[in-house]
Amino acid sequence: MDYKDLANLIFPDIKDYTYYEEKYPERNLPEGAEVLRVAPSPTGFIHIGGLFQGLLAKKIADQTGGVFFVRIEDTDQKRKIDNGVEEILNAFEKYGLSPDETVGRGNYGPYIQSERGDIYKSYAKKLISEGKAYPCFCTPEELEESRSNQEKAKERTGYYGKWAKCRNMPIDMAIEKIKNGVPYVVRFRSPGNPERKIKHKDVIKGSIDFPENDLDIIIIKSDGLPTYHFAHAVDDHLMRTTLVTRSDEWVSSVPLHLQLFYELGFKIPKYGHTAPLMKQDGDSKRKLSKRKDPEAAVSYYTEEGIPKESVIEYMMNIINSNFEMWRKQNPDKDINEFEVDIRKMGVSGALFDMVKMHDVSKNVISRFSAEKVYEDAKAWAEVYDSELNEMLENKEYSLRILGIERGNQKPRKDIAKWSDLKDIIYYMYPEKFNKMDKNAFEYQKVTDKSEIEKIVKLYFEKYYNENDDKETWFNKMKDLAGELGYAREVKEFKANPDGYKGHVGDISTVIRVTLTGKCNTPDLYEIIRILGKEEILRRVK
RNA sequence: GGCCCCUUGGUCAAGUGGUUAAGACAUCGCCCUUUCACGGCGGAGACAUGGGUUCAAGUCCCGUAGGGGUCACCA
Repeated sequence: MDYKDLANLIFPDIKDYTYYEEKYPERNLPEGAEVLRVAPSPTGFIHIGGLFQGLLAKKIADQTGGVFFVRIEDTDQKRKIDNGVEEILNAFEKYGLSPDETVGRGNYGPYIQSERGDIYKSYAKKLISEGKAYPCFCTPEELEESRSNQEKAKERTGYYGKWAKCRNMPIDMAIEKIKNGVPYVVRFRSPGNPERKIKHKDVIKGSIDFPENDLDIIIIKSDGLPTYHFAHAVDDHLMRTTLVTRSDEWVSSVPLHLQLFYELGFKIPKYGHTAPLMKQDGDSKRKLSKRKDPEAAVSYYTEEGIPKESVIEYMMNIINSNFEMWRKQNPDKDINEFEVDIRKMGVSGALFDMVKMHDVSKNVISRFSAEKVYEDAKAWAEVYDSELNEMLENKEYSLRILGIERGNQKPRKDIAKWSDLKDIIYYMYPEKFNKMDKNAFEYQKVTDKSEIEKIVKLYFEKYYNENDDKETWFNKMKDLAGELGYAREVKEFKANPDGYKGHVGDISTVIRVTLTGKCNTPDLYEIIRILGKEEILRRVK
């Protein structure tokens, strides 16, 4: 009895690995092209970090003329949920990160790990027949016991060396146990020695030194599915990944992965480990947590109504901080024209800054056309805000509102997310204005009730004319100010503050607040035009 | 605890031995302005710490402190 017999017993009727090597040949790509992937798990929770990884991978693939694909890692059957795969794929599509290959398209599939069982078995069989892997019959209880013994003896924990009980089990005994139906897993027989150091060059982190791996990790679980480590090696080899980008929680497994690739006879890909997205928590930072932080979920941005363009734009800032400069110089260029340099990525975790996200979003939205603002806000409101949705029912009218001070050199930057919009445009809708509490209006400087009445009355009796152009309109505002003892120009007032009751700005604020209930609004002239004479007069009654 | 990594203003960050140590967000002041934004100008604010190496250290080396990651039949 030898390793071959053992391999055949464990994996009968499994194709030889050479079959897969031929089926998934090296990709025929131009020099310098990189093949990248993102490999999420369908747990029902889509982490913002997954999107971040996707953006990075797609950018590098696109700009090198390579391939970006999405592989579903669902070997943990316990955490898997029903629509998980669709949700992930939809999220990538929605954010413009459409993969070149994934479930349903591409020649290197299947792209779902649970459908690749035979492939993993084929390579596991290869390892067993070469004596590089072996069945392990240890029970969880035995492993636990071994672990506590290690702790007592102050030795490194794990399945290695003398602690690896099944590592040197005679083949005949193993065969016997299997034939008797004793449950087992398949372990990798690590040739490593931690006394030896290896030097690894990470594309993002630079040189890292670690001891060689000597852990006999499980490669095939008792349910027959591979563990992450083994699936990673087999899949990224067969899918011909050239650059493995992933979150840096994986760096500590690099020695293992390198060893696995080597022992399997695979060409080793490049690795780039990205710093995780962090969150300020009291005095310290920690990883964005899906349990504690709502903003860790992609769905949060959808619900808040932060446009997908804003999220992508913000994440580009984190990927390469010089993106910001580039954007300033090229406000209208497509994001694809920006060249990402993976080596410039930060090596330590960046705080995910919602304030900055909002700022980025304000800029992004300020570049949208009124039509685009309308469409996006409407789509959001249909799902999340029925009142806003109702307000936006009248498209033509809404478009006029959203078009105020938009499209010019210095567009307004007041909307960060669609959930802000209702408050910003509320007063423009007559039936909503009616609901506002007039007594709660804050008039800033001029607060005397009779003075306010006097200003409003005089304005509408003597000056207001709906056909005035903007210049005439504003000149009349100055006339009004003058007539009531306010300075016609702010400068005049500042030069002689005691000579006037106030200035034209104070007057126009009174009109503004009376008509809108707010002192911070866009251009008053535009507002008056849009509201129309009838509505305006109704409001001052 | 072992192993690995990291540390420049409140935050994100330029920086590859010689810089008055960029820029952005936030903050403050001024200007522009009929309000609020926008925009412009300016202010305050940083190389964790101790030793070395060097003519010269944010940058290289060592120690210390702090932070993060990882040590599963989860990925």
